[in-house]
Amino acid sequence: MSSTPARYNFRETEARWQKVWDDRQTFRARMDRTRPKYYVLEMFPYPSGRIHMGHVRNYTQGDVVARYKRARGFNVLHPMGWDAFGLPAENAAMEKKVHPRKWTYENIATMKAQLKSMGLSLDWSRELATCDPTYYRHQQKMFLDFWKAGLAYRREAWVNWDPVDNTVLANEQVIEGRGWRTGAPVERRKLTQWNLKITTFADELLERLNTLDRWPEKVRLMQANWIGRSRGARVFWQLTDAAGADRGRLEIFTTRPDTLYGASFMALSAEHPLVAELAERDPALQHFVAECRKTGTAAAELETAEKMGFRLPLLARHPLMPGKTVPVYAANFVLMEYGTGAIFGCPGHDERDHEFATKYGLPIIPVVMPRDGDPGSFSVAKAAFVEDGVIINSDFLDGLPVDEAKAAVIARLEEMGVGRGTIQYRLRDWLVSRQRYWGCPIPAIHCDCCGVVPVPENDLPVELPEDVTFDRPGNPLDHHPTWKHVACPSCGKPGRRETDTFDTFIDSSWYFDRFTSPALTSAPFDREENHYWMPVDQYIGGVEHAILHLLYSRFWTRAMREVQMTSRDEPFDGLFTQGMVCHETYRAADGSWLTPEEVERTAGGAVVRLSDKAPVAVGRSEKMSKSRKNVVDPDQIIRDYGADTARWFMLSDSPPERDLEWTEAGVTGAWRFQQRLFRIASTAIAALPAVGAPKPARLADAATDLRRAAHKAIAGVSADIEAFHFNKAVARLYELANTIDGFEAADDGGRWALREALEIFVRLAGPMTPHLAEELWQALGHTSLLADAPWPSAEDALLVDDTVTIALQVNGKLRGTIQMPKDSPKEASTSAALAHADVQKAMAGKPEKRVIVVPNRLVNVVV
RNA sequence: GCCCCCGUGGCGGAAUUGGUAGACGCGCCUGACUCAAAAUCAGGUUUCCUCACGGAAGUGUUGGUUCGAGUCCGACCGGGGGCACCA
Repeated sequence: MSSTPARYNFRETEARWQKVWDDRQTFRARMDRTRPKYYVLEMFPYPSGRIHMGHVRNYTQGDVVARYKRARGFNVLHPMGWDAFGLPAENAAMEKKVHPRKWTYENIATMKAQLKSMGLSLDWSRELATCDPTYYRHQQKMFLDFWKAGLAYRREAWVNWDPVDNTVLANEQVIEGRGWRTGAPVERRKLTQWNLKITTFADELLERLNTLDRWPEKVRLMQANWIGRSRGARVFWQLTDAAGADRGRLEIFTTRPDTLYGASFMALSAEHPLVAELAERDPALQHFVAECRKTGTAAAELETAEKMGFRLPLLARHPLMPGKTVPVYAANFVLMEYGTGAIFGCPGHDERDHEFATKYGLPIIPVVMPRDGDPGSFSVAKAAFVEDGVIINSDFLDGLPVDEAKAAVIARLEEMGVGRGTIQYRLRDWLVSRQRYWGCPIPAIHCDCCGVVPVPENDLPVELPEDVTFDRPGNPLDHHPTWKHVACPSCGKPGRRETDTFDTFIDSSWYFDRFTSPALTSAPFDREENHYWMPVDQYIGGVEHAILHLLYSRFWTRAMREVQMTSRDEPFDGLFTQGMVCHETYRAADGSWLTPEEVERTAGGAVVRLSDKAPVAVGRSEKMSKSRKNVVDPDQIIRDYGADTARWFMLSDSPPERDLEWTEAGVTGAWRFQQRLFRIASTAIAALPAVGAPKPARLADAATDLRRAAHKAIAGVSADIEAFHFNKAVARLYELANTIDGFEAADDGGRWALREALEIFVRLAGPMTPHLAEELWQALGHTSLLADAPWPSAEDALLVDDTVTIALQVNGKLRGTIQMPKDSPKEASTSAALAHADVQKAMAGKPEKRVIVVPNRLVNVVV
């Protein structure tokens, strides 16, 4: 007989178990009030065509949690769907002449098959696609409710226009002055657009971050910075013209009211209404405003852009200094979108104001001085002093520290009726109009008589027309011959449909709620089911959504609360952001990128092109991307090595939150372990006692040691999974496998302990390599599914050792170790340490000054 | 510029939160099996000195706190991320 057991046939095995789980509807979630629920969700994918390694990592992590929680007795909801609206579908329509719907659904079919081959414990019965009218009709209804509640409004404003995608973008979608998808510098355009009032919740969104203790600190910090709360004051300045005639009052915002006495000019945004008014009769000012607009918002331009001002024919009266006036400018560095679009300039204590004042020869008056500064020599002529200090040259504020001065001056301003303390947020309302076809239609109708009218609820959903063309730039909905023509629901006269569609981030702002009752037609979700399943207990996805998707979802949940759809505040109880999947990059001599399949490593370690053996430059490991061609196709890995190998590799070595380096060696290592495991188990199984055989009365020491290792693994792996330390859980499984492999079952007790250890191993490995584990579970003689088996529980008595190793130190340096019974008295370990030869040698005859004993850990002798 | 995170063997990374640094894996070295290779198995693998026993140094650099520091504190160097004319 051959001593080599059959090789593990992962292809046949993985397909077989996937079918069993499918047929038995093992992962179908049903509401069950008798059990605690657990909602595991990974960020749903955009159906771009094929899944990539980032998906594999994300969904593997989620699946470990889902399968683990399931084994621990939770009623787990683990659904999957498709973020199916978006521009790539329209680009495909233009390039490949295929309808966005067809392209999208074909991609969904491909990617679904790929996900299924991973063996994920998903409830596919809840699958949804956001481009389905049965999904977006509820979104339109919610929008109408928000509109009614004053949370949605139209406003004309300067917006970010992406010239490549031909659409406006939200503030959050502009990164360093460029469109988040296209990378094209955004342009400024004045348009009337739909907005959602996220600013209503600015304070709550900020405050409640503190309660999200299962969110990464980093994400909370990013959101807090994005919301950007500043305390300050609004201050009113009376304006006069050169002749002294009253020209109304100017309101400015400042975070430094304590420096009011250092004011030397006022600056208004070029987009400020007052500037526009003055420009009507001033061609030079018109020219200046046009120049400012041209500078754009691109970060690179802003950095180099010089401060520019235009002296307006106005003077501003200082609210606290009778008789004092300062000149008023229009300036290119003042943002209309923040505060009131106007500031007072205090060059002594603001770097920008300093630069401006220096350029235009305005006075620079110091009003804050370092605590230990010398009033005689302190100067801000060269640079603004922006740190904390004491107030000078400021009347009643003199001598006060900055903090107290702020409070004092605000109190005075309020008393005089010329200002008030306020809180200002950086957060802007969410601009949701997009001039695109492949998105959810905004359910509104424009009427010349009635203005903008909501689509009646009975007429929902407003569906996208199928017959559209993509042969010219702009919005296909706008070009459609008939779609937009519709009677005004209010007066019956001819009206026009809104042809803008929603930002697709709306689609993803509530899909997790929809998963709780995906088939319901009368409402977005059933209250009871939603209340049972929500919030998401564990959400997993990329950190790139730290602000966008996660902030919008937090807003949407609050908006739903405002219209009494839910009483919840937060959608995601726990959040985990996984790292990216990276790979080395390869470049040929001509600079072109090569895929990992196009290169090979020679025996000497050099990397050459496969086709012609030409040398290849190996670049640093970067996120897998099509543009650098450093991608590895998950399908191919699953075909060559199996889903379990791909999953195991994704979980080993790299901490889940950090970037993972995909290497061929790592994959083959993971694959070898699958084979080894199969061999270890298959070899042992024949000699094992039957399933459920009683524990023999006596066990040899070796058997007890094996049991200890197995039960410690239970405790360790459980804790590791709970803490998202999958790499450590994998390491513990390796250790247990090594222990099991080295164990010789000498008697019945040994064979019993070996069965126990193998069963524990298989159950612990189940969430990570579910197919192999299921196969071995069956091979061990079980007739029910491992997927339905409970998590093993550790016997406490086996988690502690009878003897412990104690480190012996002399003056903090390790000189030896001894074995002691656990919990030995201090005196015993002290005398054992002092008697130790190496300790005595290191003490060199000197008497001990002090002995520090850490029970069960170490003894440190100080001489 | 401001804010945040991270620097541990050849590599990915462990280290019960102040108590034996380098678990586990990859790679490499030696040996077994083989005509040979692959696969597999056994052993070794931080560096330096030593035939060995053993010793010394060692967690980016540097200073400090402590009986004891990868872990805490200060300064610096390097890498990554977020925000950026937000008054």
